[in-house]
Amino acid sequence: MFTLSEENYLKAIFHLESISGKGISTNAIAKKLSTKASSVTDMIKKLAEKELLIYKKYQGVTLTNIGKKVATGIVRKHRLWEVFLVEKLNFSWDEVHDVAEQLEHIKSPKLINELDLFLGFPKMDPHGDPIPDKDGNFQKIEKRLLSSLEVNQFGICIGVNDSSSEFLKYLDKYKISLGQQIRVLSKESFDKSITIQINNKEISISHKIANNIYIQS
Amino acid sequence: MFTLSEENYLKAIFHLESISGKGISTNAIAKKLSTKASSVTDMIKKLAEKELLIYKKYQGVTLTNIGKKVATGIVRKHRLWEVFLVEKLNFSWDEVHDVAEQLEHIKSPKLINELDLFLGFPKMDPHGDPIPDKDGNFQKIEKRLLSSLEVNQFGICIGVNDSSSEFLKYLDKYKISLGQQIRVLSKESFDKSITIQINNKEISISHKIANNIYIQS
DNA sequence: ATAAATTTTTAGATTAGACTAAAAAATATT
DNA sequence: AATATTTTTTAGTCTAATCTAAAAATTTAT
Repeated sequence: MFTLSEENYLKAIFHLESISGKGISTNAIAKKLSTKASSVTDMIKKLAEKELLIYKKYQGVTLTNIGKKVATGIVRKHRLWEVFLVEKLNFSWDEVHDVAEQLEHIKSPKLINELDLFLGFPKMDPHGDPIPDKDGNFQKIEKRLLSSLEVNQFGICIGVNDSSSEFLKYLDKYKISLGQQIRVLSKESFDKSITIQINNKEISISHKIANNIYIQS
Repeated sequence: MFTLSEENYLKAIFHLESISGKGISTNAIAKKLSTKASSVTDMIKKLAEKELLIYKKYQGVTLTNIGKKVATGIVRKHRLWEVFLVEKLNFSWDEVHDVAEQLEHIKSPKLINELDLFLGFPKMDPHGDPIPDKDGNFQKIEKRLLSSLEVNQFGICIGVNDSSSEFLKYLDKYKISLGQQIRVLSKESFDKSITIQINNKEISISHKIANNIYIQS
């Protein structure tokens, strides 16, 4: 099995890979984990020896299939726990992350598969991110940023990019949640802010906000 | 907050205190945690500095009120998670311990209080041990060992002393579980084995078994 | 009360993971 | 192509938690 630290590195690299596609740089990992590049070098050497990733000096890393498997396992656990916290324990979507971050490291295959069953095999977590199944497979959902919609187009809110507590509280305040229909009423070229219709109300949101909401159109 | 290791020491000392009453020796802690006496000395020095226990060289340790508070907090978490595993996730009572041992270290007051609510504020875990409430209070249940019952006396099975997987599987095999009525039919002085009536059946159990079952009479 | 046995502590080493500072390699700029 | 900048690695240090071996204190036994 793997240490807490190893698991966190694998998860971070997995997330970075899913965005960039290419090999992941030492610096990118250090930034993601709020640590130093030299610490990252140490750890990726260790993970490379365990054949969880491919590493060549100065060339960044790529997860092996085993590494990916381990990483998706952790993501699966994280997201299932998030569903549990929101649906059964009255957590709001901005409160779940820190706790799920701890729970994702609990080691027990039975635990996680029973939890999955108990929750009714959910396909998505509270932020709209897909939950890998027992074998690590999950559907890639077709999603675009709200900021890419044109005036008068519609979309359904299906997820968020930034899931910081701050941002999620903003969404709660303006009653924006998953599954809602959003229509773009106008776009301001000066500051890229947009006016949207949601819940039969009109609200104006900044570009930064629109850039953190995923929609399906 | 406390490290995993610190928490495990506090819990171990708490358990040892609840049995012996007196100050707990370095060796006893080492044995309980399967570690070396020298490691224990290091750790209890550290815990003494943090004022979680009283330590004087060569004289064993006693938890302070703060130390007890922390320890009961961990016990509370352990036992609530055990209830969750058995009642919601189809674990049997011999499977819960290792997983609860991990879950008890998750840090989130909201998590544990919501879990308590979700489970309906249970008073006992699956082995009959009491669950401390939010403030660390729990009722001491009046209990005796099955081996102390006289011939023809009755008792209700309310807990187990040894909760090893092996022992619990034995109980399952002979359909002995919490809440059942047990009557002592005869006692064999030679090997101290006893014959009991349970579920309208007669079975003979060894002294070792009878010494690990708690009953209320 | 002294010796023997046991328990506890100290001293020093080890490991995982992180850090700083400096060296080395790669990339960007002129 | 040479220089400057950035990125990555190396070398050495630090801390928490462990260990072994030996010394010190306590307890038990004679």
